[in-house]
Amino acid sequence: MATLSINQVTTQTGVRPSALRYYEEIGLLRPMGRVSGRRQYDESILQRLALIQTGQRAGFTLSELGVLLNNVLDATSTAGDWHALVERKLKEMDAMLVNIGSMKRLLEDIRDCDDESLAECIVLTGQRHMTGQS
Amino acid sequence: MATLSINQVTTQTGVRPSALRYYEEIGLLRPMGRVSGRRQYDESILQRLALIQTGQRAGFTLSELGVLLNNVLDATSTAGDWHALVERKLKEMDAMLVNIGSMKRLLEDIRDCDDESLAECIVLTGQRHMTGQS
DNA sequence: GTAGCAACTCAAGTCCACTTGAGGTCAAGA
DNA sequence: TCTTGACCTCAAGTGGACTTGAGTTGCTAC
Repeated sequence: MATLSINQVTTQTGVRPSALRYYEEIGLLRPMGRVSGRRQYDESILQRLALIQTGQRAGFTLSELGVLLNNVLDATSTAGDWHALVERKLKEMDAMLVNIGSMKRLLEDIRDCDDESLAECIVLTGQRHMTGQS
Repeated sequence: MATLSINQVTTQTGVRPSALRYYEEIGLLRPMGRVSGRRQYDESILQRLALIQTGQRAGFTLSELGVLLNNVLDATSTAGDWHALVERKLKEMDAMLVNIGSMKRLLEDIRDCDDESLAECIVLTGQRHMTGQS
């Protein structure tokens, strides 16, 4: 199984070295081997980082991802409120879906205004959204 | 048309006075009337704040919302790249929808693990997600 | 052996979105 | 009149997620 340098991880994931060191510092990534002082990463880091990136874009904080990665996915510990976290985040995500839906509809309507009639168009679409009509 | 005190706005929207003053400071809310030094809000503030809240939960920064609120919804100015912003945010939101979908599926699978067989269950569901299978 | 380069540590800085705290003002009620 | 309460300003602090910069170490090549 190939091992990766910090720079190889960066080029394959887009996550900068400073971020990788920071993740390690806050315990999101567990300390891994060193060769003459330099970090060596296992290929499994790539999946971990993919999950971190997906999670962040889905509204998870790093500490929430830490609970999932360290308590759940690694099963290093059955302790902790990860059940509660999972339930809470599922609700939060459903709320986000609703909000994203609203904003998408608003922006799609606004996008279709042309610059000439911008003012009136905006008054119309804006009012429509502000008053909760479809 | 009724005017609202800062405290009334807070109770009706949940947005704290400190946040309202901050929004004003950064130009997200335009300066409004004062009565003996105290801010007086028009009822339309409620819709504006609703949009801000929805926007924030949909991943908009306050400065992005400022562009929409001040350049678009108020039509005070046709200047600025709000077209570009709208296109960019629509793409970002679609990406968020995908990410939220992935995380939801992961958490729903994890939730259904029971504590006894946690370790194995997680290995299975975790692997499934890590390797991109459904 | 020394120059170069990639990586290292540690402290400090940055951006965002606010909150907190100290001290000040003003109309209304006891 | 005097106190209370709601508001005010302004500066500084907070938490999250990193980045930046200075100074150091340790192979590798010449």
